[in-house]
Amino acid sequence: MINVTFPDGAARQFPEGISGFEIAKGISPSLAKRTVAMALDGVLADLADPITRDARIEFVNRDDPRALELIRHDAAHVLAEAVQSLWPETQVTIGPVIENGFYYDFARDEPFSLEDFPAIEKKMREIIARDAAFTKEVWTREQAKAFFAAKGENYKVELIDAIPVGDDLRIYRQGEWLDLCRGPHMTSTGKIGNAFKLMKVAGAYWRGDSNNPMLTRIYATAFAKQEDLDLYLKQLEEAEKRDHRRLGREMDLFHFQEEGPGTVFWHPKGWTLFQGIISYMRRRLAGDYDEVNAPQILDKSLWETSGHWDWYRENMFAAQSAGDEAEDKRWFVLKPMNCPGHVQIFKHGLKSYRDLPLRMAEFGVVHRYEASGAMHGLMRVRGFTQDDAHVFCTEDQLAEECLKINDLILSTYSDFGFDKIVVKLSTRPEKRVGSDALWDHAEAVMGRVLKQIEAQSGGRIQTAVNEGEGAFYGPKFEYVLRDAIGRDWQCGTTQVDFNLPERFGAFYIDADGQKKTPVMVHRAICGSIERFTGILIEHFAGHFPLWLAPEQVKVLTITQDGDAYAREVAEAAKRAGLRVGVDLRNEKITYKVREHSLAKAPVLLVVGKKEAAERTVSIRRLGSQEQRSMGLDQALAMLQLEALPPDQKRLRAPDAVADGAAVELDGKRVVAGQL
RNA sequence: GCCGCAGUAGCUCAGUGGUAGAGCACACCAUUGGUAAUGGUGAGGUCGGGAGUUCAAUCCUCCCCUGCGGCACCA
Repeated sequence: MINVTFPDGAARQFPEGISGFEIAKGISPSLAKRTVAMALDGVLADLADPITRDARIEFVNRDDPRALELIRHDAAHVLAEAVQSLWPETQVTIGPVIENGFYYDFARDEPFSLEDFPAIEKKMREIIARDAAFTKEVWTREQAKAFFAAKGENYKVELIDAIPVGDDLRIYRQGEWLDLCRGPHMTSTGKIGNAFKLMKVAGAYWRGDSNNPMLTRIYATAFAKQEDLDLYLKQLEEAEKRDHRRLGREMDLFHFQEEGPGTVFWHPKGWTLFQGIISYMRRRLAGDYDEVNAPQILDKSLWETSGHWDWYRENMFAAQSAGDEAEDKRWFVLKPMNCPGHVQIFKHGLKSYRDLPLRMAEFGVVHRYEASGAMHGLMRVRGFTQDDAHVFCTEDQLAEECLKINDLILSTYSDFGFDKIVVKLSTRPEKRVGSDALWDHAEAVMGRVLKQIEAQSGGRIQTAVNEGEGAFYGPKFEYVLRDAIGRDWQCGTTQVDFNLPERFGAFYIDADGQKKTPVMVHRAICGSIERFTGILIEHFAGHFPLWLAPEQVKVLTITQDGDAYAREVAEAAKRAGLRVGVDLRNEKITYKVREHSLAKAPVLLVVGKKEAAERTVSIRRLGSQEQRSMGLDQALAMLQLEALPPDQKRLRAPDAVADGAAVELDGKRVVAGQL
């Protein structure tokens, strides 16, 4: 007999091997009917599984959050059956649950297209309506291999070969169809319900390896209820409205064109935003870092020395004199990184241990030849600006420098409105330079730093370790921030480099008069400013806090009678340091309000006869219908204060805690994600 | 780079084997209005580029470029 404990704390004895289904049925037939799976000591299992030990049991129904994964997983099986029944020559491979849905990879000469979706969905509904039970069988390796080999399912055979010897091979049947699967599953296909949708087709390499054949992947999603599915689809639409490429066009921030694949044409407003970010970073560096600027193109030999020519040649641009008769036909490399240049600056003149730590920053423009399929708006470009810096220090200073960088990164993110941060330590990759002893040492230091980061944050910062994900030249921290709609972006990075100082022969004179190789730390906070701008656009949905908004104030006239006063207001706003535009066009005020609201102007100052007579302005904030009348000087003083970047606000009111996540709207503080 | 899809006016999109259309934006005219679209007129396109099929190609075929969705990559 075994002891089974129920969620209410009651315990009962049952014969060993009794199934969850039998227990549920014993309690009530309706419980058995609505239960799709069980959890034993918190672990999901098939309801039909025999229970062979004392356990805490929970009956999971469709509405249980844990059932969502089962619904999706079961739907993946049904998708595979549907596809194979429509196109029997198709081989099935894998079909995992992913965030927000699931996919299934198929091998077929002709890839699926969106036109196939209605037929597949129809077939899936048929299979679900049949409501065949999911039943589990355990097969031997030979039996399974023979079965799938006979069906021509070569990928499944490969999968079986990859399963560790000794593990059970589980087969799940759903009526006529079956699949190799780890499980668990719900009791029958009918439990999936009809709140599912095929989303898109895509190519994907078998086992994620680009040397392998490409399969055709069908992405889909499923929910317990239709309302949930509808909500999800709605969220996708909302996310699309934030797309920085769309907002970049609508807000006239930047554009791309064919002649410059992966390179940005920044328009005045976009460049103002971009430069606003750089100005902020410059202020944050002042005092601690020296800003430098290294050449854009340097002789190929320097990149051979740095190792880039060997490691990344495929991804670099090179330039040469265009003149056929030029006396110098050397190849110059368009810099893909700033570090070799910075090492040259470090090496210029003897350095003493007293000069360390030496922190060298550059807003350097780098070019990398990204694969054509990799480009994506501002997020992945071929020419971009890094907020890059290199810290030259001693071994002893390494931990402290990492922590100092950490403080700078976290406070910067907070100023930009990001508060959910994950810090990941990436350790030695297979392909690397430097002795194991060096790696041991650096990883130990960084491991300690990581623990301290977590401890310092009081639980706000999550940490993780990515084994084997380090750069070839050293371990690194990666800073991942979460935006207003829950997407994660890796931006900042702190990387220890064992390679470069030695390759270039950089050294300093230590206290004992001996030459020593400095430790070099690469670090970036925003990473690519282009990409960071894109992230900010999407995070704020174009609805920037005042300090970032390219045009902060727009003065609108009601009739031409207000023109003179409007110009006066704009002049005064400009003197107050605000970025201001005037709209004197002969258009109705409703027209102007609509247009500038769509363009996401944060503050509209409407002026007419009344305002001109009283020296006031009528203020309308983006996202609000309300208007507030205020004296001109008072209004400008208020806006001037609000427009102060967070770092300068701190200087003015040292006690005030910066809260970059909040945006002021009509005097109310609003979290960016709720805009 | 790989798989699939797409490219028509500044933007969003319709369309046809007989060299093109709408709305918005733009220009001009009238209108001078109190917080999300005033009316009229006009201008604007070698239909991504090249080659082929055809009497005739924006439309069909092939190649290339660029973009989009994924995959792979991301120093």
